Amino acid sequence: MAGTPRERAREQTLSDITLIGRRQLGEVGAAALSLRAVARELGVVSSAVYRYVANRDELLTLLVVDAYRELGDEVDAAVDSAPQAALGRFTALAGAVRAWAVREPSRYALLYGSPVPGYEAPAEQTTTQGTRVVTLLAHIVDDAWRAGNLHGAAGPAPTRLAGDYRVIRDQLSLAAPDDVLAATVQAWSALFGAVSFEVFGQYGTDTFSDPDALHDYTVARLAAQLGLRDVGVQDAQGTA
Amino acid sequence: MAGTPRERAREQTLSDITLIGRRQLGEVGAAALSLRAVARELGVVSSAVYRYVANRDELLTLLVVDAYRELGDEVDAAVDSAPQAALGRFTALAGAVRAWAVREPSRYALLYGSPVPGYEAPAEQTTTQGTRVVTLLAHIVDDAWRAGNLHGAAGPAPTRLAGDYRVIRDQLSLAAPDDVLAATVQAWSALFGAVSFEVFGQYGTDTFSDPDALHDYTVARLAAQLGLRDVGVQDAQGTA
DNA sequence: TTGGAAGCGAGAGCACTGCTCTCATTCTCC
DNA sequence: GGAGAATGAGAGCAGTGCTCTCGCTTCCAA
Repeated sequence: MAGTPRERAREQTLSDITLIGRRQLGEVGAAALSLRAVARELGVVSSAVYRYVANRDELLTLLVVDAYRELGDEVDAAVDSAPQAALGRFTALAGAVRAWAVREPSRYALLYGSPVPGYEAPAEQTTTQGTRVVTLLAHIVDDAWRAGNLHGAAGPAPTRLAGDYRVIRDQLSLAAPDDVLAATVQAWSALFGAVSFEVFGQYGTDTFSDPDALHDYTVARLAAQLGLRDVGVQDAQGTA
Repeated sequence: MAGTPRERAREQTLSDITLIGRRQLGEVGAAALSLRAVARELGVVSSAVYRYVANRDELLTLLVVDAYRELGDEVDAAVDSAPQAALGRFTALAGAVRAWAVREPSRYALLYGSPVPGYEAPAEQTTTQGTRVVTLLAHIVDDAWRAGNLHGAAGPAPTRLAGDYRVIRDQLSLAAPDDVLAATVQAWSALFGAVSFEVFGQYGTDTFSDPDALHDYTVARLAAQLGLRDVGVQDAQGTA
């Protein structure tokens, strides 16, 4: 597969470092993530890991990309195995995001929580994986619009942002008009707001006895606000 | 005002520590907040500050309460000086939250970002200040409902959470039914989701050219989803 | 008035962190 | 085989949170 044995060993060590870092992240959080502890667990002296990772921030970047990839994979899988109707796909996306966030709170916090101060995630390494979920969401809504299955009163989009929506539409090859895009972006931030509130405990530790029910309600509400309706069989059979 | 000179001096020192900590928080963030640096700036050796603050976490608690208080004060002031109509009050609340968050990103992150791992904010010290904004929001919506100015299609609340809504209604002395409370909670998380996305840069650094316009759109949409409408003069004149 | 107690700051010290530098070893490729 | 790159070990620097002991000052009460 890989080239020289040395290259393969290097790749293996890098993957080991990522794995150990991921575990540590879950145990102590991003702020307390320690390169020395990773080195200890790797069975190596601390200076040795600097042969593989330039500094602590680069290890964070590794973990950010790793987390984005896993989240994206799980969301993709959930949406793929959902019925083709837009409502089901949206619900599957939201459910997968929430499930991953609840299962991996530290890694979710790394992606969607407070940015680590002084650390700027390098765009060229993170955007590809980092934009997967919102891109998929946009396409779900856009497909529904193309199929004429969007029955919502979105309200007009802000005209001052028309240029921004045009860029978004072009970059993602969308067809939906500004009001749909604006509503989609708002639903996106609302979804992650609800997930963050649950994962970060903003609702209070025991305010809501049934987090699943709260999530289902939130998602149903967001779907309705987007204009997604449960549609008939002709849509579930796809456009092909 | 205070008791003995020693007590007054202690209080002054504690307030100095809070102030220095607040500044440091803005410069380096919560993760890198250093008690030793605070001591240096205070002109004192590091062990001395342990006479006032048990540990780093307690300093964080001090700053959390301080931030909640300032945010609550500014939101209160904004809502108080807004017209009495619910839509104006809601818009003022959202604008004040966002303005404070944009102005004080590190302190906003301390309150609504990822929780600092291993640090649990002591409820007895933080809940009083920490629940002010959501309490005010609930009352704005509840007042509108009492006045008959809520014209929304909220959709039914999840019945499994009826008990939770009853507790909320009792604790906050509200009158609105479950569907209104459920929609209010969802709007609350959606508002902070949008603010967090803006403050934490989730939208992308330059995706939206006019953050103000995006905020205005989001707030208008949330208000509409809550059923808040711009109402006539009879409401602006109050209920007295 | 005069003790004792409590509060306070300084300093040393421990264990930890990120990161750098030097040095010896090992692997790779010409 | 030999030049050179890659690798790991170790020492070291500056910083961190936190503890402990030591004196000094303030306060309060007998």
